Amino acid sequence: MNRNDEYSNDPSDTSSRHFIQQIIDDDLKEGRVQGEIVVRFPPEPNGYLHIGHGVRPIWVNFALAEEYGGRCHLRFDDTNPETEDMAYVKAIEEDIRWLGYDWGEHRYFASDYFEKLYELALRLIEDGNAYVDSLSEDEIREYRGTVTETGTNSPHRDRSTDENRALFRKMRTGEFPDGSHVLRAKIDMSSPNMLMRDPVLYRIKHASHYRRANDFPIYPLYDFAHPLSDAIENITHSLCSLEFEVHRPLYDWLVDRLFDSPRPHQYEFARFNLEYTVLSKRKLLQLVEEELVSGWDDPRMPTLAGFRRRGVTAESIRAFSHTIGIAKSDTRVDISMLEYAIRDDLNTRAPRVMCVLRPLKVVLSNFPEAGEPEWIDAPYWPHDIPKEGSRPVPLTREIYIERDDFMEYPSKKFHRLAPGTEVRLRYGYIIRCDAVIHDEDGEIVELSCTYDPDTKSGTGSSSRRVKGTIHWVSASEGIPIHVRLYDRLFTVANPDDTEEGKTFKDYLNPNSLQELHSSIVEPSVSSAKPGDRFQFERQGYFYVDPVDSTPDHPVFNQTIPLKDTWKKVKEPSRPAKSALNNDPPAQENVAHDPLEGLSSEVAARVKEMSERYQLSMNDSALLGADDAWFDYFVRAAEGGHPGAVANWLIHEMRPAVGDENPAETSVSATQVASLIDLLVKKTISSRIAKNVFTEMLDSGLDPDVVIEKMDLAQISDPDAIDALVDTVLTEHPDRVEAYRNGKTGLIGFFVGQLMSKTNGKANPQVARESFERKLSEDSS
RNA sequence: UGCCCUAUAGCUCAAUUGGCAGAGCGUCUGACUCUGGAUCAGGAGGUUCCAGGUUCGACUCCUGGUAGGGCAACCA
Repeated sequence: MNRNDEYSNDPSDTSSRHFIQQIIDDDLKEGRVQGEIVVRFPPEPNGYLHIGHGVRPIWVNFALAEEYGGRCHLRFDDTNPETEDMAYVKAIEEDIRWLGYDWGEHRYFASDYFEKLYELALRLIEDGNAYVDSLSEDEIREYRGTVTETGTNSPHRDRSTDENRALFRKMRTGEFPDGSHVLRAKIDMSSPNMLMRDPVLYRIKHASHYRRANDFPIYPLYDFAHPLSDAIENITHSLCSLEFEVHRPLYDWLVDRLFDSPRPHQYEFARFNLEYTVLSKRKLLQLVEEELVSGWDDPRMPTLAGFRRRGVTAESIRAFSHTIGIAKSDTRVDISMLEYAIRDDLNTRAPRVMCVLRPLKVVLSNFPEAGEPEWIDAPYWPHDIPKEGSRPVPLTREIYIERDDFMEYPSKKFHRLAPGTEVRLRYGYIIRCDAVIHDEDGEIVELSCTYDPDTKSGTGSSSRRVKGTIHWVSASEGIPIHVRLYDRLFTVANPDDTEEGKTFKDYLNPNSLQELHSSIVEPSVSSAKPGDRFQFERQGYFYVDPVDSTPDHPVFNQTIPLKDTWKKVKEPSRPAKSALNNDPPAQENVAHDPLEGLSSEVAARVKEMSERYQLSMNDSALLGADDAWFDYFVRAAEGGHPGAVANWLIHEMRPAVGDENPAETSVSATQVASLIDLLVKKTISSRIAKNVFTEMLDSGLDPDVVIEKMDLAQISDPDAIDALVDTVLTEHPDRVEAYRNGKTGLIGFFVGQLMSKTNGKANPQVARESFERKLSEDSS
């Protein structure tokens, strides 16, 4: 189970706890979760897992289960008979296993819960929380209203429990045709959240389900089946992507009504988009069905199966998941992030061999005419990879080199072969190009070179330096192979963003697959088996295709090319962003009228309040627009200091009490007045005042009682502060020096240290002044 | 035009909950080289979306705005 230690979430690594980990840590600490952490990965078996939809949730859930010693269920969310298939179940399972994760015994199907879900729906009906609606699909849509207009109750909303029960039972026994009735939750047709406007829970569908055949003529919808399946399985944390955020109230509504606590809770994180590809099952399915790719496992596909077929390792996919992490903001991931993870893993995994992709013949004119090749012992691994092993590589009079490694009219920065220049043959000798042979069309067909027998690699006499080293393969001993080079599937970074009248398919890259039939590889590779990986030196990583490769016809898929800095010299990188001058236009900040939208009556009250209490119009509007807050303020202000009272109510009390009526909290207006009085008199600091206030909300005690009880009186005595300041300074000599070297931002650190030393009781203003004084005087 | 979410280095994410704005990738420079790879060392890169406010102190709290995303399937 612990195959991926390095990429699981190490709980001791406090530096990077993502927000889900923090939630779980909290739940554990507060005892909200008893026993194991149980999470789940809930794919719908209607397509293959891809890097966007599959990888992140799989990694998040399984790694979380591992980290907390809990478990992760694999549950197929198969509640739509029309698109689902057992073949997809198998493929998804294979992909998850390949990634290195294991669900153990815990494989479930939502379709196994159909009986249970039906019972739960009946309970909802008994409790008056659901009803059978007989409106048509279009009518339901109409009655629902729009995002700006509230909905209307269905005429069937008030059917009796008996009637609802009877109708629902008949739906179950198949007595109604498709679409004639649905079961809806009875929530609120005027909710600002469209999902809460009496969502449909069950629909009638006389369709055959891939696992339940014709057992059920009714099927639950996601919004009903998912939360309840979670609850049935005792899931503790149900993680899903951001678009389900608006479903959470419904999730809670259902689970609250049908299950006791502890119950599952839903949390959402963002999906991500990869550049130059599409990550939607619908679009991927289209590519497969229209044969624009060779299948779900086409190496150009962003599916797990595609990556696997291309030669990408599971480890690199997991490493990639780890580096992109998890957050709540929508992101477009730079493809170089994935590529780095792939190369980084393959670097230590793939032995080096030489292969010439596009051959150019070279004759070494001073090499012996006939006889045995010279066999050179070449290591499989570079010096910085701690692995042993080598193979013999034959050098003969005729060899092939890469066409790209020769330039008849080289540019200055080109340091490979050109007429009259020298280059080293990797593991071999230095050669010089003496002549270029063209055919009648002017195409270069052959190079005549001489080699220097004294320059053999590794002999010590080869101290002569040449600018470049190139790979090569013996013409007579090399073996021909079929190579497939892959490029991005789309020509634009975001194919989902289409112009008028075009579809994502119009942006397909016609050159995303390049087949090379004349490549030639060194003979040691003849024993390669399907699934083997190699680095073709200076080219990239290659994978023996597990499907199409045979001993007679070896096929190599390019997993990923090596990083190529020469390419950048040839094609200068795109201009820096600043050069494009696309700074966002300066924002205009239109002055906002705080009285806007208020009735003239209230506006007058706000204006009067602003004048009487000397408050800004903004602050007045904030408090004066609401009757409860207005009254509360007026009473609290009777103790004097209306400005401070207003600040306190706006910045501290309102956020703390939320929608609650302030008069109904356990803190009275007079108590606020006396707290503000203490604050103004500097008996307590504002920091302490916040603590006191929290305690007051909790206990309803008077502020001075709280202060006495908790011993919170402020320390303002300059001598006492100075002493504390000295202690802090001597405890952090390094920071003192950094401060004096100009890092004045550290003042916050010093004050913070002192504040925590005194549990917040020191007067921060006095402390800050003392720090500033001491830090500047000592340095002079 | 309603409700909800998001905004920190070129990219992906952190910042001990109000107290030093950091990491990885990318980029640049140098070293080492028999891979224009890898590795190692170093550098640059910031108006924390904007404008106000609260605070001794704001990426963090408050108000308003801007930009991006989600929500009106009997899909998931």
